[in-house]
Amino acid sequence: MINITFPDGAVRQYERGTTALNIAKSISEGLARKVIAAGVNGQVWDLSRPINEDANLKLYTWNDAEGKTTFWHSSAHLMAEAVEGMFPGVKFWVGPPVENGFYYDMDLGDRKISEEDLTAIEKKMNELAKKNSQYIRKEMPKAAAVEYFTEKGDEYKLDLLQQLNDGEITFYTQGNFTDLCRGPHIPNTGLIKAIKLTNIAGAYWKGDEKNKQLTRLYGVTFPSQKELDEYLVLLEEARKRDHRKLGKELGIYTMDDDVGPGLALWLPNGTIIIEELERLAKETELAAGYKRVVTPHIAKESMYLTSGHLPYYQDSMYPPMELEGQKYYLKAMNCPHHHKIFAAEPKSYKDLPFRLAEYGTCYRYEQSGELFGLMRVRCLHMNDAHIYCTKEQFYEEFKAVNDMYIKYFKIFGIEKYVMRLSLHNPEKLGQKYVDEPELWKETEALVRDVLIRTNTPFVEVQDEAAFYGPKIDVQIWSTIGREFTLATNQVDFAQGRRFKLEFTNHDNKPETPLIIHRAPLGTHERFIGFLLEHYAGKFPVWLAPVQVKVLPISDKFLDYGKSVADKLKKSDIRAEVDDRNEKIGKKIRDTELMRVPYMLVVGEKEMNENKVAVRRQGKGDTGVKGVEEFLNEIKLEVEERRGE
RNA sequence: GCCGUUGUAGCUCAGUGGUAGAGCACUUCCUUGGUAAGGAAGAGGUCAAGGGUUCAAUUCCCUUUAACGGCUCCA
Repeated sequence: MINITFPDGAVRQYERGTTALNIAKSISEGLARKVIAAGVNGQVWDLSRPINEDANLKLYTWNDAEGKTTFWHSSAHLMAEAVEGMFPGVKFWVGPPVENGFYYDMDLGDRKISEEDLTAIEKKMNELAKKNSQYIRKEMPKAAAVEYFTEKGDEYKLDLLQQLNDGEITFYTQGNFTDLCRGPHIPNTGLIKAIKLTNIAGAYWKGDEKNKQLTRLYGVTFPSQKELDEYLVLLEEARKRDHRKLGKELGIYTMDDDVGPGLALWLPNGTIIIEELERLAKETELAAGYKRVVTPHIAKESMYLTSGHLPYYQDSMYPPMELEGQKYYLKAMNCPHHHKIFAAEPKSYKDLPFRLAEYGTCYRYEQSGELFGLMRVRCLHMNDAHIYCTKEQFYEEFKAVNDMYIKYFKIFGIEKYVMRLSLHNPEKLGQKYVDEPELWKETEALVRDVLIRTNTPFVEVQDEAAFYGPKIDVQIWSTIGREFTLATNQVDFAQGRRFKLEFTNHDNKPETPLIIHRAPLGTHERFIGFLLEHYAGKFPVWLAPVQVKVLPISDKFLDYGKSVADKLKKSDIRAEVDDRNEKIGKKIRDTELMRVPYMLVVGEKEMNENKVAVRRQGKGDTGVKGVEEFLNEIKLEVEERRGE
């Protein structure tokens, strides 16, 4: 007998060689029907795998992340079985679960899978699922595995096998499909009740753009049709709050073929949001001791050679303009310009920390396929600043920047983000990163120290640093699930020396400052794109392009409505009057759809009493108020930059 | 940049080898209506651009361009 310990600490005895499925059955039939995979001593196992020793056991269902990934990974195998049936000779690479579903990369040779084929594959998968085939695990000696795939002529699986050691190789078979796979899998295909193949895409083999492009098939499956339906509704909801859709509907920005790809034109409504954000940044930065500067949009090649940017980023800069034998580049970053401002006048340690801020306009020639609404553009306005400080000042300065982030995130109610400590990769010193192994270690430790001492939750990732130093990126997700860096806080130990930036220290000796690059509000483009989705277009009053819409019941009250709006406008409230010849219901509907926070309905009663009937967007009629009273309330709401 | 899909009115989208349609928006008129769509009439399109096949191309083919779904990339 062996002892099985459950998550609640209970211990029960079972026959040696029992399985997680048997254990589940011993608890209840209902559980046995729902269970998908098992956690055995922290590893995810097949339910049918014999347990031969004492173990900690956790049973996973669809509601657990481990359950879902197992379910989806098994679904990828099912999809592969269907594809192999329809496209004999297809070769498979890998088929992992992802955040919402799974994919499988495959080499179809000269054949192509079309959208219509997806429906046929779905149908086939449904047929195969109904056969209720078991997923059978089999341990394989490496030689036998190599022989199997050599015979099959599958160079992809042979490539995978190369990295595996004898004794850790397993095959899984369900129905007519056998795959090299470490598992685990669900017990049988019958659990997969609802299938949706979502899209076809190209993907480079091993993620390297120099390699051949494979066909990637994405899909998602569920244990019931109901869950699939709910998922599709959720997707539809997400599409509705896509910033590209809302940006158009709310008149925030537009793109034009004659202007060029990735070059957003800010419409009046979007410009109001830009100006509110800049006002916030300006207030915050002045209070934090920053000095504001303004720099040109272009600079000579020599500056980017000095900074070191050119060799790293030439391909993603707009090509240079040549004038009188000089090359000028559109700036892709503001730092070199700021460094020149630092260098313009001699500095003493008494001038440090020296903080320069600018909403800088940058141009980056992002590859055409990378452009994405406002989130990835070619002209961007960055909430940039550079802080020049001594090593001793670094902790306080870096921490202050971090605090500024948190302050901003609170204002906007941003909660779903990940702070990512992005480190260098020692193997790429001299290529992707400046070759200063010691300085890398030192500054990485400095940054990590700030995060730890401030109890900031973060994840560490290798090979994501800037070329001049480590950084903290704030990662967020667009409504359709794509990940972006919203804000960034970077250390730079390289450019100071390259630009020969110096200050005179206490001992009257020249010393190079450390530089912090920071952009807590990212760029206007990405930040507003994010906010559109974050608020689903319902901006808080202080950011709303139109804060108040006055809706006269009929033309007879138009003059009164205008007088109310004028009064609000005199107090810097963005108010408009709906003077169209429409019924009140229509005016309300249109104003609601434009997400105007406050609607003031005015008719006979209101006019006679100098009042307004206040309607809050999304909340309906909230009663009648004096004009003064409403004005005072909304002024306060704007001033405090109140959220909900 | 690569693989795939798409491009028809300001917007959302039908449609066709014989030079185009709906709803909303817009203009005018009627209506003056109290909390999510009042009615009528009208105007609006080189069917992304260029080339080819054809008696005839918005429709079929090719190229370009842009957007979209991914991959790669992101100072």
